Amino acid sequence: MHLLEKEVNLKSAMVQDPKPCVSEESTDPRILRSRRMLMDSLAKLLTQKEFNDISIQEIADQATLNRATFYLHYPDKNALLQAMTATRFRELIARRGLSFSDCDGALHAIALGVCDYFAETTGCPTQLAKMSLEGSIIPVVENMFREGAANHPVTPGTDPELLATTAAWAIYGAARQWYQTSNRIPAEEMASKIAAIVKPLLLTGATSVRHEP
Amino acid sequence: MHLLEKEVNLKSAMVQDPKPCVSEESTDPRILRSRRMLMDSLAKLLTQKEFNDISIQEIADQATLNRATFYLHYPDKNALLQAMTATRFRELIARRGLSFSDCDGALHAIALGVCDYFAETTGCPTQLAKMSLEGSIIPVVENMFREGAANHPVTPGTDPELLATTAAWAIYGAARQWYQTSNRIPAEEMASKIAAIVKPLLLTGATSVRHEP
DNA sequence: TTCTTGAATCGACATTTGTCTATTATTCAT
DNA sequence: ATGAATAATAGACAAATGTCGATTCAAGAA
Repeated sequence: MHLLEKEVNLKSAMVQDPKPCVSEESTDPRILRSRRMLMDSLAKLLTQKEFNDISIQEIADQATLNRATFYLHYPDKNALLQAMTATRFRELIARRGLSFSDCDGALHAIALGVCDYFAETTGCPTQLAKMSLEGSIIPVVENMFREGAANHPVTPGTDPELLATTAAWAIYGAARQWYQTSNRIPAEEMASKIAAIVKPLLLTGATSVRHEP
Repeated sequence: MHLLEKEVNLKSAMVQDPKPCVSEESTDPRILRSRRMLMDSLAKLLTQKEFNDISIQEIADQATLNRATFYLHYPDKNALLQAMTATRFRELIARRGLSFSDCDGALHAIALGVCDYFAETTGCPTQLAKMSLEGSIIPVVENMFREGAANHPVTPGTDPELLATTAAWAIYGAARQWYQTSNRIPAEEMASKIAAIVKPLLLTGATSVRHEP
């Protein structure tokens, strides 16, 4: 879009990369502050109206930042939502000191964490649960399983990477489904059900399951 | 938004519900044709440029439809993408006559179907795999498991619904992960790995796994 | 302190979006 | 074949989006 003769010198003449402030990791207090404020802004607005009815101008206003500043950090509204979700979920995990180290009960704890995240997210009706946040949450869960696999003795015949991916998606899907139903059973109880269902996944290697030819 | 005073004109008295053409199921050939053309349009454009660089005007033009007609059928570009994905995936499943009836080998066949869908989607680089299409694909897979559970003898202690959800998400996540890696192993081989990993999930009831207190 | 870097602001812009109000053309049932 | 119902079109609109160049301001290093 906006193709008014770009005449894009495809970065041709060895243009030094302009390198905007978009470096993912940064310690510059200005950047940290701006991003934090944008995320908080969105979180607050989400308690008042639906995601689609929130404009970037509103987010910027609420954050007392210029609208252009928004684009300095996120390409669009959805990217901010993703970032916010990832941050908040990571904070929840950190708050509980979760990892796969303790190994038993860890599965339950992780499942509970995901369930609780959905529940905590409330404040906003249910909208967020339907909103493709896997990209923000699943990688975090996946990582915990990866680390857990590293600590574990040795992985038998199966790919621990694939195991982590599969388990993470399974847990996320189950928790999301749970959160979307009305008359939910308690999170604790759900976490137990999820753990019970997912556990055999992680034992795959041990029992050496095989498949048809 | 667009709150400019409605000032509903005369004829207002007892306005019959406008009831747009948005009824999900429809046999009206005009509706079917419009939707089909919009989906084909998007599919074609996706082979040429990225999703974000495609405007609704372009989609409408390519479909030789008016832009307003687009909004008669889908609230936004993303909804069309979802619909397109769901349709194409369903067609793939139907083409192969997949269901859970044969019960053994079904798991493998389903996993292969999802892998192949991702692969088939190519034409477009890899963009679509990253794009939160779970909403279009997972429910279809979930349904197959649901039906499979119905045919199955009886479900022991575990919730078949939850099992279907979990298995569907696990398969989708694994297939997506596979498709995003470079130097992919063949789809057949991947489907086998997925089936092997997910199978223990479906046997949960039989082996009566239990969890900590 | 001063200097340099680059983040944040401001104003402006071409485009795109989503929504309206007619009006025309198709479909389907009678 | 006729008419009622409704999908598709056309044009117009306010609002929102994404991008720019120029300027101001704050952080970190000398």
